[in-house]
Amino acid sequence: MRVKEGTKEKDILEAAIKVFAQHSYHGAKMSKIAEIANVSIGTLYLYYVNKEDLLVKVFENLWKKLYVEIESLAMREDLGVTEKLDYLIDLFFDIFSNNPDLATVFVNEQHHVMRNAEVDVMYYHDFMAKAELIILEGIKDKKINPNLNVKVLRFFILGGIKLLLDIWAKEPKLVPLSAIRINVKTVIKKGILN
Amino acid sequence: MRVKEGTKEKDILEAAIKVFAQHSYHGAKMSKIAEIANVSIGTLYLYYVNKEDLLVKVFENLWKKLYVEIESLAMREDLGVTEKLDYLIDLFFDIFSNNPDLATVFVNEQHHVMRNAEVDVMYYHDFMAKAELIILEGIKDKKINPNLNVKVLRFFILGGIKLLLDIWAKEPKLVPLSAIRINVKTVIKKGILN
DNA sequence: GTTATATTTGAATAATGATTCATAAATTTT
DNA sequence: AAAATTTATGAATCATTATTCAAATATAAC
Repeated sequence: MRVKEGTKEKDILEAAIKVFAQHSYHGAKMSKIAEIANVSIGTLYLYYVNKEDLLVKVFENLWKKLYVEIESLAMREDLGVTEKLDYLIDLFFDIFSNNPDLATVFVNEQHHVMRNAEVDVMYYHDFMAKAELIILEGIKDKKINPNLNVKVLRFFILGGIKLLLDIWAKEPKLVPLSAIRINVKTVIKKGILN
Repeated sequence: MRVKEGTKEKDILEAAIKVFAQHSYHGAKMSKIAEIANVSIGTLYLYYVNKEDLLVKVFENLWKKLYVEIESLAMREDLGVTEKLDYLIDLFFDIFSNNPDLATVFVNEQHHVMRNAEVDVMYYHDFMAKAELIILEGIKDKKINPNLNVKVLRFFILGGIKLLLDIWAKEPKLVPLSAIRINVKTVIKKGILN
């Protein structure tokens, strides 16, 4: 039996990320994605049911990766809350550090996915729940200011990181990601830790 | 001479904000905006050159208002940096507090405007410049940690506030804006002030 | 109340681009 | 090497909506 050439599915998704990043979801043409992926338009539809599906798959992969990482992080008993927060921030910077296009899509298209897709935002919610747990643990251990609202905190941090990733992805040379990372850690630790 | 009925231009823009918020820019139909504004489709084009123009006008109004406010804030010599930061945060929360739809549009469509519009993002840049000045003033006065990068800081804070506004606008009852505001102030002040 | 002018209407137009599917090409089986 | 099966192609289809503009309506001027 003939076997589909191994890399087409991946090629298409990578092309989609590139085109979504450059033109945003609605400006992205399926013909352009096909061109970048070096396949015909019809082939896109052999691997993905439609344009929306392409975007959804990008987010599914991403949140799943993030969730797997945070899960093993949350479990580690050798780390204190301070270290866990540290690694949590690293998680985001690491996953995007060699893929600015992915960062752009992540920042600018999530609201589209959340609005329209019926599908798996499961990992997203699971990730958020774990993040909350880490913060709650910190409050219980009296390491984090207990007057801070956990939900507010997690969204504030995520929002700050997202916008910084977006700025960085547009012009990676302007401010190096390493500088951003250090500043973020400083503000967060001084801001929320006792 | 017949005079255009006074409120149509405003009615249309308010309807646009509502529809952009609910369906996002690309999902927003001109026919729906016309319906909400109680005018015909043709009338939209008497007051605005096209759909994009509607979105651009929303942002022009908004950033202009914000700029005017921050300008007079920056000038005040009776306030220290701590108070200025305080009022700066209030600025955002006040302007959106009775208009969640505007908050949604602000958060989710800015990247579309920045990407496509040739027009006045002038006030946006001016606003940012003023915000930077306030932070720099704080560093000079030894009130703000001088190791923090000014650009990183301003984007982090803006990003955090934006995501919180978005969450709040989706479900205003979930976390009251007043709680969000207090938490944000706490984190920022403890995080960046000496 | 008739004419002139400004404003409003919404059906018709026109452009765009996602998706389909009949056909072709590649690979495997016999 | 012919048949069978799977994978790939891209021109043609189809649906969607922003935008236009000839006609209608409202107001003002006389």
